[in-house]
Amino acid sequence: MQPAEKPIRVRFAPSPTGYLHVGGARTALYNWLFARSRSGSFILRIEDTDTSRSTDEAIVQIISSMEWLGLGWDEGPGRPGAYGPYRQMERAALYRQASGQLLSEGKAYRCYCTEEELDEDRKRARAAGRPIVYCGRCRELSAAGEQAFIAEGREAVIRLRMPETGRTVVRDLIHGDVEFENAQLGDFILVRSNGVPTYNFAVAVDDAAMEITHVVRGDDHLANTPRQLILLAAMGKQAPAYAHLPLILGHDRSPLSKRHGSVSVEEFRARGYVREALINYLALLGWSYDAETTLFSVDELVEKFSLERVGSTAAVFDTEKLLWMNGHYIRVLSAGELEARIEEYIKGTSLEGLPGKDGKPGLAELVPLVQEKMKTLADFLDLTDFFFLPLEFEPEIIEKLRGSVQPAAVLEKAIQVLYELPDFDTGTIEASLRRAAADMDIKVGKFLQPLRIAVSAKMVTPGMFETLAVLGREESLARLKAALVLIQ
RNA sequence: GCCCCCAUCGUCUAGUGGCCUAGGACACCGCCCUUUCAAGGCGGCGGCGCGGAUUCGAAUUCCGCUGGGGGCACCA
Repeated sequence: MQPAEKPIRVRFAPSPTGYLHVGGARTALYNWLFARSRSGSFILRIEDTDTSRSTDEAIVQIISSMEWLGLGWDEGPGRPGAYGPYRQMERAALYRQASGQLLSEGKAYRCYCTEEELDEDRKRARAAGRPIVYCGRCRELSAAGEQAFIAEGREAVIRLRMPETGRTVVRDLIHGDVEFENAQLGDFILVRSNGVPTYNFAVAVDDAAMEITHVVRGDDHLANTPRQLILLAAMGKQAPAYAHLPLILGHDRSPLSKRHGSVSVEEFRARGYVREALINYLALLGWSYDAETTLFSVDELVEKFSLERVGSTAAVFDTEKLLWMNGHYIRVLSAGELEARIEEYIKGTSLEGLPGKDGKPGLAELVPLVQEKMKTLADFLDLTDFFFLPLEFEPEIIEKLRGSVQPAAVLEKAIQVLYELPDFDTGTIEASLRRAAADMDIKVGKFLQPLRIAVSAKMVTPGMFETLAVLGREESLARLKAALVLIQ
């Protein structure tokens, strides 16, 4: 038997420069799923070494989106662990110690090149068709030379001394072995002149220090990986396993961005998407279980997810499919749960606080009428606002009303019939209205349409019989009479 | 410019040399159901980027091309 394997530790490491993007959410989800399915730990690490773009608001946003999605972390902000702190800017001592060691061992060196010099180098390299990497001018600086630069007032960055020959292979769980020419990599910067570590350095130090076993991240980092591998080796650390996920694209196959519409988790939430749909959809964007299954609960995902079945092709984000899936999850929510989601959702909208107030119908009455028609929580507003808000008849809708089959006669008939009903429940209403339509020799659909418009000022509503019942006799009759006046 | 990744219906994908007459899902179209709209049921349309090679046999392997994407920052 093999010795017991080290417990799995994965991390999601966003840089707090904006909202949580669906691409980031998918990366977080895959990490989370992997950790959960292998009883490992999921760590949230904030990579805020870009001090000019990182903000606290972004951290709050990212955390809120992750919590909403249900992607809880075992260690990270608000959940202290043995490997903290979990914000890179709070780990400065660690990086300083690591760079100091590299420097003293001669594995890294100070570079005093100016931006102009570097720009010049790059231009020349490009013109000559050579790879654009640091030329190594400061590699073997003498102590005297260094003093001269310092006297000039130049500030130094710290660069890693990279091998000039050989190849480095990244053993990627998704892409297989990917080889890189070391000479193409260049002596990259570990520490900026202001003392703040760069991404590649901080990542390598932290992945090692936090004992990360698997790095699951976006494809855009694949080309960085050989640098991190060499750096890790220089520090005498063991490298984690890597899995690079293909990117998510927009409809035009360019990387998904704001101009493709909603891209942040927060926006989808605001537009009435439910977490179940977003999770399921994102899980399937790049991963599949078999040839048949499309619907997965979170528990099923945890049970069935594996990195082996993650594909290597970039995927186009399809809002239509997400919308369908959202409708599906809204339909399968229990009525009580959907009420809770709607209650939460309508806060801040025109319907806030209205259901159940002043004799108005409550969510419990309304949900059964609209559940199967809703594709997003936002649809609830369109579907039910006429129960609460004053009717506004657009000129076109009045025309529709006038243009329906014998509108005045139908309205009068309905008023009379509904007025005389012994009970005002759905069944009784349906029976009487169907009889009335038959009496007038009008098809039920045609008969109901003027009532629908009269009562809602809309062409599309929940079922008419249920709607009238929920509205109540008094309100229904008042609206029918008002409509009668309107068309005369 | 140099390095790397990717390539099956419009989209997400199944497929690892014969089970493929290429399967499923969304979208689309038609029919059914029907009280409007949805939902649901049934059916349909639709794809292996191109060219070579290997093989008795290739969506599946190899090479080239083309196309898309990423990296080459004191961004992550």
